Amino acid sequence: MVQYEYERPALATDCVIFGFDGGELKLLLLKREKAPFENTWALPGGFVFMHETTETAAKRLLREKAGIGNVFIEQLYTFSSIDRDPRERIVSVSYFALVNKTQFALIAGRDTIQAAWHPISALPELGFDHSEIVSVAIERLKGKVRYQPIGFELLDLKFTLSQLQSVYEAILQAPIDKRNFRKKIIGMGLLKQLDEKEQNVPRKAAFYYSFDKKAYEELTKKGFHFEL
Amino acid sequence: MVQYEYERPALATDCVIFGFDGGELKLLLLKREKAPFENTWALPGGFVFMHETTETAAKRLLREKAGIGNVFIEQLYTFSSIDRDPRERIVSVSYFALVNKTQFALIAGRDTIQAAWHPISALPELGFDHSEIVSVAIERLKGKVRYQPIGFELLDLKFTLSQLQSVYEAILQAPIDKRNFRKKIIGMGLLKQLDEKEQNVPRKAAFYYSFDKKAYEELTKKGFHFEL
DNA sequence: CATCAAAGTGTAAATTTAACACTTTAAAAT
DNA sequence: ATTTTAAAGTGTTAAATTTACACTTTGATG
Repeated sequence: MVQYEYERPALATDCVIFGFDGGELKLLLLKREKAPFENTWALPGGFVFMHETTETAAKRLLREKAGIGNVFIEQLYTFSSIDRDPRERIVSVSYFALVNKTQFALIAGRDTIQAAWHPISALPELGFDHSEIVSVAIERLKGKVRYQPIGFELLDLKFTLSQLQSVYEAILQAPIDKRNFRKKIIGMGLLKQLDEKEQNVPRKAAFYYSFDKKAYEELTKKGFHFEL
Repeated sequence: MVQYEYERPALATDCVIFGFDGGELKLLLLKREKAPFENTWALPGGFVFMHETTETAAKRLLREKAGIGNVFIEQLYTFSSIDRDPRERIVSVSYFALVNKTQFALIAGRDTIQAAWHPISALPELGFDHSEIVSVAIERLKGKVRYQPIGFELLDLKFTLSQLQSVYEAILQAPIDKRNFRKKIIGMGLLKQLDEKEQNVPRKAAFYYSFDKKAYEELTKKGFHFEL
């Protein structure tokens, strides 16, 4: 028990984790074990401890509740509507991340019945104000993906140009011309073509590429701005 | 006095208010009357009440402490480092705004010795982590100004093209070609040329323009994206 | 050996951007 | 009155970028 002179909202954090699969953007959701919104899907999240930053808390909660660790998250927005939680006043600092789905085995951890990826085109009803948080995240993602080289984060370390194109098409919700896309993305000099092709595909095998982080940092120093 | 089962950080908000004057970007700072950082410059801010959103609180505090009302603010970032406030743990949701300096008579309100505009090129030392908040705000502003028509907000309702150009030059920290700038900005169709010129200037008088918000909204509906 | 499915590739037209300098105007100074 | 001053206002051309567009290659499958 603690005492304060004035009332304080509780502080929480929620995470919008994007994955990609089968040409579609997906979202990591957890089915809640406890009230409120028991048995309802919601974003991974929870309360911030006193000795943690909100970012640390977000990472901890991802691990505890979904078995996901070692993710780069970025702050999204802070939601502070008075009634966003039915229990009491809770302010939530939200984060978002793009991850490579295949690297994680989802675990339904503390307080969660189930953890699963849901295509953003068919999300279930979400608890709290999480639908709003998701909308904000999708808008942010659409804006951001055009000005920062983050599409790669949804793919394996090595990927084909077609996979990359399909990531951008899924996020921007628009078809992209194959030749123009390749010309542009290769022309930037951010991709390394590997000496390796797809295996066992029933068609011409595509070369793998990887994101050349070092080259990107060099270019950025020289004033380069990624733009798709 | 209130009791909670677990400790909670206090919740505060801080505002980065940009103005423009004499070709320079300026920042609204308050000199603090009380500890901590007594007699030191800092951003307008304070604690969030239980019945307020963080945005409402930010607006209230701007009015109470600096006499500034009726401002459009936008959420910037939430700062949650453990030791950002020497008193206790305080998480701050920061906001920023572009305002027309000339519309406000600054008032040193509650807890403030003085309110003043400081050129961003020569800021005094700031209390708390406010220098960091300001850096984040300047970066955000630089990014945002190129993709959203917000430069106008720093000027009077009617302004000359040269004034507008000088706003952009101040924010982007780079000279802009006069003819190219005019061609581009006029070509967008967001400006209305008024039937009015400057008065009493010791040179050829420039036409006034105003931002045509309706036209902007129409264009936006049709998929137009502002880009400088 | 034919079929299938996606990989990979080039060009030309249209648009946009970048670079660049002189004339006009109105007030102020002489 | 005339000259001076300071910024307003204005077009063109070359270069770069963007857009539109279709066929050949390849490797596995049947």
